[in-house]
Amino acid sequence: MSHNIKEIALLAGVSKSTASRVISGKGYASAEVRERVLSVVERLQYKPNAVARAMVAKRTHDIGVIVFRDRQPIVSHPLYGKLIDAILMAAEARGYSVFLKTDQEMSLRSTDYMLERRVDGLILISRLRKNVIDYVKKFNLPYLMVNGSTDDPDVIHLVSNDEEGGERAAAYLHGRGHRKFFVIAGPQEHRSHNLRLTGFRRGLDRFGQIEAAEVVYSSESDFEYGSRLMSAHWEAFARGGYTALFTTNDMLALGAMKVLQARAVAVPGQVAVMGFDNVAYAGMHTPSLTTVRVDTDSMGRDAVDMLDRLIRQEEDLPKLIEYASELIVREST
Amino acid sequence: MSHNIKEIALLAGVSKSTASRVISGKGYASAEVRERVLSVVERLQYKPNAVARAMVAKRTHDIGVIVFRDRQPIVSHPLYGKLIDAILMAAEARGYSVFLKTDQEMSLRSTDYMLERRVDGLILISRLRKNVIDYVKKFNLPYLMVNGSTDDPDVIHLVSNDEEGGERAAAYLHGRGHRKFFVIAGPQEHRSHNLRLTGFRRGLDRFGQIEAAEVVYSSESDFEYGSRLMSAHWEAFARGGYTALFTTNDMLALGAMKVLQARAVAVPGQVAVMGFDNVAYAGMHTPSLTTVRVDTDSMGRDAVDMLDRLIRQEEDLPKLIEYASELIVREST
DNA sequence: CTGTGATATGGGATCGTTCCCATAGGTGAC
DNA sequence: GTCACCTATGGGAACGATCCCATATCACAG
Repeated sequence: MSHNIKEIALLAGVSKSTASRVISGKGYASAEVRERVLSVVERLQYKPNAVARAMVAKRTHDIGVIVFRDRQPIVSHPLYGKLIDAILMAAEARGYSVFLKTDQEMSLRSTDYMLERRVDGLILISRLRKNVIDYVKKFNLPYLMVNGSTDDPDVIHLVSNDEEGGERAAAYLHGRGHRKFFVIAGPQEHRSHNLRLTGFRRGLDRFGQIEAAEVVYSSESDFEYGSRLMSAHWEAFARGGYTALFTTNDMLALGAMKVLQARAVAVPGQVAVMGFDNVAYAGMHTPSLTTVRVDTDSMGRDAVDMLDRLIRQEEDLPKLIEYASELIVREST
Repeated sequence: MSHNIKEIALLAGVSKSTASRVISGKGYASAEVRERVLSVVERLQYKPNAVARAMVAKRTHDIGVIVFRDRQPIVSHPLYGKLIDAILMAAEARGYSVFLKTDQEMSLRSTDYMLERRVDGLILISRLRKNVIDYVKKFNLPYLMVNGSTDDPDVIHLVSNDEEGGERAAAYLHGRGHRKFFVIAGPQEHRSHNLRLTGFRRGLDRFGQIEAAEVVYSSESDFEYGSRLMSAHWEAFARGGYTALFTTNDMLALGAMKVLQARAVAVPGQVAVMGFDNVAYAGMHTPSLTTVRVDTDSMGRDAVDMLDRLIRQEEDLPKLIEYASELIVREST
């Protein structure tokens, strides 16, 4: 079926040591021998077996990416999809391949899987309980967290500055003259949603407007629930004289807007709407959505970069990288 | 660092053959020995080395997925992202892991990569030239194509019935009373875009309306180009009295709609808009987009299923699987 | 003419598994 | 009592590479 280095060596009339030296490009080999070996390689279309290489090198050049949420389509997730893309491209650039798994935070199945595959390192994405980290720590495996929450000071983690972003959103809307805010907040056990709300409130507080926000909570943070919550609280919303709607992510905003448009509420005419994340679709919607950008490109790139340095045993890596939030003003406000 | 089976065997007081038999679960082992081995496994948190296993089994349980387009974010692609998700979930269910690469159709880099990794099989997605297939054929590696085009009868391929879908779109719009159609068509070297347009025309022809469609062509098929083409042909569009816009995919439709809405053209009031693919955003847009569904879930599932059967050397597999198109009527028409 | 160091090559151990084969005890049939 | 067969275990080759070490030739210095 597939050739091996012994065959190549035989046909080139050299030992497999010599063939190996030519093919891997390290060690001595005379020009004549080199040429002979390479011509056999070319003729037989020999592809060195990466599995065997990984075996002896004790290095797979693979990294594992685990996204902790219920096992679901993950690539299509509007935010994590962007992040995964960034990780994929950065990994490719550094010579790593990626194993992608989704897992529930209580399960350690995918972690075990990554350990068996002997990945060189692990990127853990999204909320996860302490049990996962404790588990990973037991194995001598480089890892870091992206967009998760932990109070463990040992853990390297990369996060967006959600609190600052929430505050910035409040300041912006207040600056546009809004004084009554309706807020749809995603699950509060989720670090991002929690901090965005906290930040938003703190922003209002700064203007003495802490009373001005009415908050409703959603157990999920997708389009569907955005619509559902807006519908459920429609009466209160319509009576309350709110001029601005803030949600803790874009998909909630988009879902809520769908309801507003169905009820003929003009956006931004009657109500300004603002989300968070800057998912791709936010800019395509009509009206396009004002939001706070999460820099998934940098997060993905840096995650791979940091992990690579961790794998190469570099010292003195920062424990925490935080990404500044950036306001993206569009048509919806 | 990480334990191996020899250590386990030593601590359990058995040979590594016996340890192997217990751990892999095949072959004889007395209850007493089994328990002793497993308790050591548990205590040391031993994880069998999948690399070594793959080495001896000559089976990696990996499949390679190559998407042929310019190296770009691929996961975020509205259609391919869905397809990849489906593949990922089906692969997981069948015990395969996935290596994901994007590549240009002329390059064979990622194919070589997959060969070196000794993947068990290959899924090739999107348009690709004959050189890729000829290359893959040379190696004794199971493979199939999804959503690509080929006249090679040997190649197993899974495609959506784009021509039928285009025809169905025409019939539907004609049935709604439309008689003047503006069409934005994506790149015609792309099988899907080409067949959708062909089908649409044939549909109109069936009603003697072949003259009723004005077609403009786009070199790209994303939101950006949808907007760009609509703007560029605005004069012609506004003067032409078109009552329906058909595009060969959803993103083009969404982009074009953005321009229509900016110019205060009521959708569907003045102009009905129809796309193709049924991407996630299509249902979220206001107005939500009427479209033709491409069943990426089934395609992804079947692709992995077929590849698995190919890998297991099953005989008499169908060479072609075609997915019926389904009209999804929403607000935009 | 001996010593040193660079160039060039091959032999064989090694990585961590699986699996074939040898061995051996126990049991039941004839 | 011998044969067959099942259960149970261990020894060692094999998978396909890398790499350490030994060996050999050659050039050049002293």
